[in-house]
Amino acid sequence: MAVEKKIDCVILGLLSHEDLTGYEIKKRMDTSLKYFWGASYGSIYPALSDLVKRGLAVKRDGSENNRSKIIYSITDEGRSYLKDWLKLPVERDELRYETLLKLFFGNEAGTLQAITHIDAFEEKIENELKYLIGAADVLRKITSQDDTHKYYLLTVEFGIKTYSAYLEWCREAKNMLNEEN
Amino acid sequence: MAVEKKIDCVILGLLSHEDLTGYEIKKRMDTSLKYFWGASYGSIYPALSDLVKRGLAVKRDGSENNRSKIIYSITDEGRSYLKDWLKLPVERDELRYETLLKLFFGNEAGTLQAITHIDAFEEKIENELKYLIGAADVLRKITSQDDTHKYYLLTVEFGIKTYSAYLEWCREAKNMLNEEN
DNA sequence: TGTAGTATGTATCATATTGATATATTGTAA
DNA sequence: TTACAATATATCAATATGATACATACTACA
Repeated sequence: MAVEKKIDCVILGLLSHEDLTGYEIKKRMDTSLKYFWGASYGSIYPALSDLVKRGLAVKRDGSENNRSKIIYSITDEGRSYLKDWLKLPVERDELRYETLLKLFFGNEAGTLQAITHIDAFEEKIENELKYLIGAADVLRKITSQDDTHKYYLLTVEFGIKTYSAYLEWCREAKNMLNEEN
Repeated sequence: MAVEKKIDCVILGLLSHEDLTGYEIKKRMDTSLKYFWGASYGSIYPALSDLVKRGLAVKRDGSENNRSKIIYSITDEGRSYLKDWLKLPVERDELRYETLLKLFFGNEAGTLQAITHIDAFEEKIENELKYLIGAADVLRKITSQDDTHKYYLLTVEFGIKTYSAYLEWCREAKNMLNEEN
């Protein structure tokens, strides 16, 4: 049955690692989770209020000076809710590759445009791959002593593998397109 | 400033290849576009009505016997709208890997559960990879004579590359998790 | 010292989309 | 003949996005 809202589960997962503000949660999505998950403020803040209402998280004031700040923590109920969700089989992995979409309709646009899109994609991926390789190095060192970040490392390695495959594809795809007259 | 709805662009793209019913459009999403895009009836049917209203597509009755059927075609305006969108740089490639998400929070759930999720992922990917390899064979034969499906082949090859990378990662990830005591 | 730009932080809202479901017919396999 | 899968259109509550508003703090640099 489940019907657990994904946004609730992601937030609880992040809170299971550490206490966070809404802003920090968004930052985690844009960095650590970037290459396999995302969410916007418009879903994060309402979800946080809702989690508190349901007793799955608690908030406390963490304001400093004049900067207002609300820090959220996971509760025991929240932890147990998260564990239940983690047990459930994965419902759906879903992708939205605008680059591939534009390429799929490439007949309409022509070879030059296709190559432009591939070039942009390649550049973006190259940059992110650099970042991921750096992150993996750090995480591997940490993990050899203390395996708290083991799963984080696994997801980073997923990113490295797939991004490397993307780059291979970029080169082959451009070769194929250039071969033509 | 753009703000083109993605669903409009996907539908126009599909209609640029061939005339289709709403149901067939959904089928294309679930097969050819499966590994890089998706959409639901709830967005397809309203979008089709809207495209007709804006003159980007036209509909005609294609009912057979008692089975009602509405066939949509792209107009010249639709084709030009599509071309404009294809010219624009890609805004966002986005993924939603529930498998990775569950793995990221693996500390909470433990090694066995992580391996279960990876196994399920691996099996799903293996099946889809088989399908993609078959599709690529067919498309390569066709493309050697007539390159209408060249771009389709490119996206299938993207799928093959990335799915192969996923499978490599599955094996390595399980090795790493099993190495432990 | 001012001031411009970036980072931190909370919050809302119109619009877009999902996911599930309702309805109905046709084709197929037991 | 009866049940199930496929074809086909359509709606809608629940969700999520993407953009924006607002305010403070830090940092750089002229």
